[in-house]
Amino acid sequence: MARQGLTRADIINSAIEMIESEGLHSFSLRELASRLHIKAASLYNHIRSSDELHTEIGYYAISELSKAQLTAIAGKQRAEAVKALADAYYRFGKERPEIYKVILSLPMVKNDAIHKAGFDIVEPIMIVLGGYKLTEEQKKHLQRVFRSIMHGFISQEEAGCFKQFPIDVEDSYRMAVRGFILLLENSEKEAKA
Amino acid sequence: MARQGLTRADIINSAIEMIESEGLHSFSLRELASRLHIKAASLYNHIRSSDELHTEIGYYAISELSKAQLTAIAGKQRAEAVKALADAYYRFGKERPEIYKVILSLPMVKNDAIHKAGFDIVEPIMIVLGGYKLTEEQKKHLQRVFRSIMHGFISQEEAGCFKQFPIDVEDSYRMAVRGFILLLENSEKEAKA
DNA sequence: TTGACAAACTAACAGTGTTAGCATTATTGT
DNA sequence: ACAATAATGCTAACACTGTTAGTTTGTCAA
Repeated sequence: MARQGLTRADIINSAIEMIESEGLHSFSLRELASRLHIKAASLYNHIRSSDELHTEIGYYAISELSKAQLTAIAGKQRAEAVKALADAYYRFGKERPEIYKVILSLPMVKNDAIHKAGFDIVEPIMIVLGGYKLTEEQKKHLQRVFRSIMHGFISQEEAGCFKQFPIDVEDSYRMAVRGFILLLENSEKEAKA
Repeated sequence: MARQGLTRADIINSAIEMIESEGLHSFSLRELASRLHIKAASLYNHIRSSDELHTEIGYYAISELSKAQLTAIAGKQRAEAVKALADAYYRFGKERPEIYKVILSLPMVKNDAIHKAGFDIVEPIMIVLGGYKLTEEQKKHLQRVFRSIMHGFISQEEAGCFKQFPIDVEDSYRMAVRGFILLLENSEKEAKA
């Protein structure tokens, strides 16, 4: 029964909805198929494998995150912009944890993934760093540092690794961002010297 | 045939070996059982579930990491100690990536896990922070920041997320650590005021 | 209208964790 | 030393997972 006008995009969208509502760990092709009123095997007319679908969802997630960041930093400069960038990142991780997890598990090993998603990941940060007087090399390093801080913080909080002490998590978060801003300013001085 | 003196510890050790050599993703109870010359179902005489085994391995990994850190910081102070701590962390993640992944996937949601592993995770960092003149509250926040930086950096490098630019990864790493040290010194000044 | 392609189907395979029920071995108490 | 008990193994099975092959069916173009 070649019936529904079921497109590849429909399948990806449906998978995203499912992951967001039911959680990434309990996602399966058979349930996805069932939700689309289809048998699991039929999915293979639209996708090559589970991994490919997974990767596609990862691209979606990254572009969503990137968009949120670009919106957040619009019209802002330097420390203001850094904070806005970090906030957008933090909120995304908190509000859409299951989708965020998909980004993490996206294996960037293939050159494919790096080229397709790499730019979106890096772009907003590089724009913000553009407001600081830094060498290109410094910017590339600092972008890695920023992403490490943000990703590390979000995933540890998500995993429950901050529950040893009953102190405010957002306070810790603000301290982390302040640390990065300090590093930025310090790097600027070094660039001059 | 109740034959081998097969203990729970043997099973865990065997699982750890397997994960380190074959990788976490290709680990299965049936292969583990086969390596122990046992059927998969027999494993359930020693462990309650796959999850429980997983958690147990997580505890092992955390204690290993903690030991490495304690050794590394012995006799060192302040910035020296921070660098040694970070280096031990970084090396562990790089040299034993599969075991490190187990830590990440350890869900700390249960109070059980927090109490059993939480102390080991936090202890070495708190010792190092003890060399700085900080309030207890500051230390607790800064410990979170440190772990975020380290974890974020390691897992992004491991996932291949740093391949956009062909610049040295260890240079970025050193910059991240320098950033944390800056934050420490800055926090000290704030504590005085 | 017919031919071709796309999209669905069924059936099956190999793999996963897990449980139930049974057999054997080892340990322990008398 | 012997019987009772607990521990440790087994087989068979269940309910899942992703995935492939081969077949049918609907749709659109020549």
